[in-house]
Parts: sequence; C-alpha cells; structure tokens
Amino acid sequence: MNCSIAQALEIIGERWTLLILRDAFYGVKKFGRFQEQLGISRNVLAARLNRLVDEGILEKVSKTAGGHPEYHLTAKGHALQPVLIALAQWGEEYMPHPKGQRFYIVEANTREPIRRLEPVSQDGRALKHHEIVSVPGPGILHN
Amino acid sequence: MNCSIAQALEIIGERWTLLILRDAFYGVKKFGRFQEQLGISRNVLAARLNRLVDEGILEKVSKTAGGHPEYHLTAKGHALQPVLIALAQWGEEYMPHPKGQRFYIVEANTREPIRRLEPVSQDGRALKHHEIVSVPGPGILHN
DNA sequence: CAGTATCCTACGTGATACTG
DNA sequence: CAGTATCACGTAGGATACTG
Repeated sequence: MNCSIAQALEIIGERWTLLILRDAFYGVKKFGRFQEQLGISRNVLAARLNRLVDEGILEKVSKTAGGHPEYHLTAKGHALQPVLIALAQWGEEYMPHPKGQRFYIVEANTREPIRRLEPVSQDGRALKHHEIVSVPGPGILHN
Repeated sequence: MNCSIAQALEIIGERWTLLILRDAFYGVKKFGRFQEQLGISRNVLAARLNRLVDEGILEKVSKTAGGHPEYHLTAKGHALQPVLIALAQWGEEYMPHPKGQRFYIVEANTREPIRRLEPVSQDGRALKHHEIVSVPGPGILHN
C-alpha cells in the first residue's frame, strides 16, 4: 500500500513497538529494563528490538561502561516523538484517569507543560481539522 | 497499564484501525468504500467499525440520503488527526517514495503545505526532543 | 449494499529451558 | 545479564456463504 501512514504502521504498528519506544524516550536503554517495565516476554522483546535496530530507529551500542549492550534512539527514532506525544495527549483528553492527568509533558527547563500538538500553516496559524486536506504528490501519481 | 499511550493503543493500536481512520479523514463514509479502499475482509471491517462506534470515535448515521448507513468522525475522532499527521510526516521523511512525496498535507484555502508537527512551549518556541520531559501527575501518583 | 455467521489457517504471544 | 530456541496456545485475519 503506497501510503506513508501504512508504511509507518508496517514498522511501528506492531504490538509492543510503540510502548518500547515510549520507554526509550523515558530513558530506558537496557534489555532487562525494557523487559521489567513492559512485562513482555523475552523472545518478543528481542524480536522487536532487532526490528527497530534494523529499521534504524534504535541503535545497538555494545561497548558500554557496564559491559552490557544498550539501545539508543537514533535521529529517526527521535523523530517519532510527535507520534507518541499526539497519542499521549489524545489518551489524556479522551480517556482520562479519574484522579487527573497521569503525566505532564513539560519543557525541561521551565517545567511548564507544552502546548497541545496542533497543525499549523506555514505562517503559523493553528488549523482546524476541516481546514486541512491532503493532495496527491509525485510519489502517488507516478506509482 | 496506567499510561495514556497504552490506553490509546488499546483502541487504535489494532491492525487496520488507523488505516480505517485515515480513510475516514479522506472522506470515506460507507462500508463498501472502506472495504474496497482497504482490501480488508468484511467481518474484520465490521468489527473495527463497531469498535470505533462503541468508543465514540465514529458515529453511525443510519438515515442518509441513499438510505445506507454512514460512519462519521466525532470530535473524539477528529482529535486523532495529529496522530495521523505525525505518522504521515514521519513516513514521508524516513521512508520516502523514490519519486517524491506521496501526499502533501495542505491548507484547504491556500493549498500551501502545513508545517511539520512539532512540540512547542507555552510561549510558542519550538522544542527539540531533549528539551522535553514528562513528569508524573495525580493520575499516576494516586494509582 | 451492508452486514452476520462459520470455518480454517497462520501468526503473534507467552512460558520455559538453554547458552555465552 | 542478554539473549536464543522450542513449544503450545489463542486469536486475529481472510474466504466464503448467507441474510435483510
């Protein structure tokens, strides 16, 4: 399916994958930490990590201080942050915890919550969902 | 798992679901159109649509002009647009089609491409991935 | 056209045991 | 600790036939 969303989901649409990446953004790097955080079985975790390394989303760093390998987000991996933020904000808004926000995504320096992620025009105006359309480009037209 | 990302994925993490929603954003409303667009089997499509209606993401409208039911995005559904945009932009950037962009997401009026989705601080500064952290809120602390 | 019901298969997942 | 190998299970998915 020639669609960037479908292509993206081919990789990160697998179960567990986005949760692994969520933890990676939280700073988790070691196999065992992922495993205990997620409660995922070891073989599946290994498969997912390998896949993410193959796709260039994580980088396996073998020569670490402790002698144990670590998994680091690459630039391609870091570029997924908006996806996770969008998911988190949607989840907080429409499936809230009764006691309030589970997490605040804040600016590291000021500790101020960031804005809700929203589409903006080139000149910086926020766009409502009906002000947006998608139009075919060369990648679709020339098959 | 008490995490807004995990909660969100519980619903929209199922295979096909985000592709169904992508088509819904493209304006697809009828069962048959979804089916032919996606090449999904009818029973699975029916299950997914029902789930999305149950979750308040789609609304089933039975009294239409043609007499056939339609599925419309609700506010909760429209709120997922940033997720899809983030996925699409990531896919276009890191898994590009050799002939160029498959789609441009543009402002409806001007036909100008929108900006890349990015986290911004309250006062509107763009934030790099390392300038962002997430801190626990009441929904986590009080279990 | 818009589903539902049934069957069958394949794959994803977890549990466990094993290795370096 | 960081995996790999194997097995056993459940379920998601497609195909097909049927219904209003």
